[in-house]
Amino acid sequence: MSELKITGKQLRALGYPQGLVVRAAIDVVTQHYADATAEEVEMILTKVLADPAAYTADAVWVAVATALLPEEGPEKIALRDTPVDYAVFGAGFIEEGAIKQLNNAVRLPVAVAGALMPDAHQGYGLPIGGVLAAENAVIPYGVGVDIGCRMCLSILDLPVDTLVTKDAQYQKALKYQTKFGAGAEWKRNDTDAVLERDEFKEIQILRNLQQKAAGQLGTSGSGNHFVEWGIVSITDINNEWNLVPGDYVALLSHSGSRGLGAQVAGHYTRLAKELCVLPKEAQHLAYLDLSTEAGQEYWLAMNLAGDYASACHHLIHKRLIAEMGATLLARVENHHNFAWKEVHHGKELIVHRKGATPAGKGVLGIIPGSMTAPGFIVRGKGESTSLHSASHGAGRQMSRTKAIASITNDEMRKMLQDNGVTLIGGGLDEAPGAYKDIHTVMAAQSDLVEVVGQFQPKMVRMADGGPAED
DNA sequence: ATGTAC
Repeated sequence: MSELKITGKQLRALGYPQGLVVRAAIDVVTQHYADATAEEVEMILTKVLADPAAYTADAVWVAVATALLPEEGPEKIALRDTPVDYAVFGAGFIEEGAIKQLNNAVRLPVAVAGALMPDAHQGYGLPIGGVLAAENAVIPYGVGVDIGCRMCLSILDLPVDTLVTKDAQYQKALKYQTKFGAGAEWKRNDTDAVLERDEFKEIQILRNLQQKAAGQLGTSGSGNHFVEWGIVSITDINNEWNLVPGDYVALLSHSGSRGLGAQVAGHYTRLAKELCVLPKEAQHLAYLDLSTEAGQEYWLAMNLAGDYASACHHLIHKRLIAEMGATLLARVENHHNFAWKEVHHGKELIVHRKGATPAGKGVLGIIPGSMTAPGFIVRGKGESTSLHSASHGAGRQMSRTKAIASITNDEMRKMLQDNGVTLIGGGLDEAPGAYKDIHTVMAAQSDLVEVVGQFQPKMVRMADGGPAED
């Protein structure tokens, strides 16, 4: 990307106040003044600051001008006194903070319905494990930072005993056909139709991101993302693929839209906060009206990031499956950080699932456990009180910092050994003990999903917490 | 979650 034309310090030297306007101005300059000289940039910034009212109808400068005119800017939007009632699954073990966050969310004027999943924990804006249906509005932080973060499972024709007899080959595939770490990019030239999409040309924020997206195609990132080999046990004789119930080698991946989605999320969250001023306790739930240009843009960019996340998984699976010389028997895939247009209560609504698995009737999904606990292939029951949703995993019971402070390396090693799991990379913050018991979580959502099969991890690859690996 | 952009 082009170098930064303007810094916060320079903006303050020009007389810009502190706050959201600084970031908005940096965004505009980066996106629209890439070829301008420093003098030209300084001149336009000075003009906008001197007379922001003259720029509130300017497509490029509207966010900056609006932020400079607090009195003329959008009025503070009040939360409703009467919240929408919502269902909580697993109420006995969900932390207070998550419930408080959803209590705020269902008081938004655009809120129509909500639900809290049994893996819920406190997040930013909407809790992780939170579901919120809104009318004609989308909340960038209701989707989350990692837009389109998803699970993808491939069931293969390889004999299960090869996980032992060809252990080295499986491990080698994980090491050389995946790429982990913040900012990690491949030096190879894989491509995908998603990189040719018109949105990369038509939406300003995306223009500078196409190249980054191309480099990061087929990478996994960091945090709780993983790629793992394991054994799928199909238990449902009426499974969708006519697979004989029993054990199969399978590949499971968890990752999202990388830098592309992160930049989109950051940009539209800032824009939403400027256009939709809410009381402090709900400020991160700022929403974009889907009838506006900003709302439409976010919707398109979010969908592009979702398709990109899917393409990343497909490339990872294609490479690993080819390396093992396997044939694909079945695949399950689902987003769990996203917003969908769905009809509930006879009305088209925007359903935000931030760490929640779509579970409409007959809809398949994957709910992972931990690196040692099983994950589940599930089929939605279409329960209306959960807004056709289920948990997206076991959910954390310890923050990253708490896990690092209270779990020892020896404990984690023993846990992996006892469960016959090989870990490549990874850290204490992702230790199995940092997560809730998946069986408790599954029991709390038996009305939401039925189990088609389960997945037991055997070889797990994660980021090791350090810089990007080669 | 993200190459950490005041």
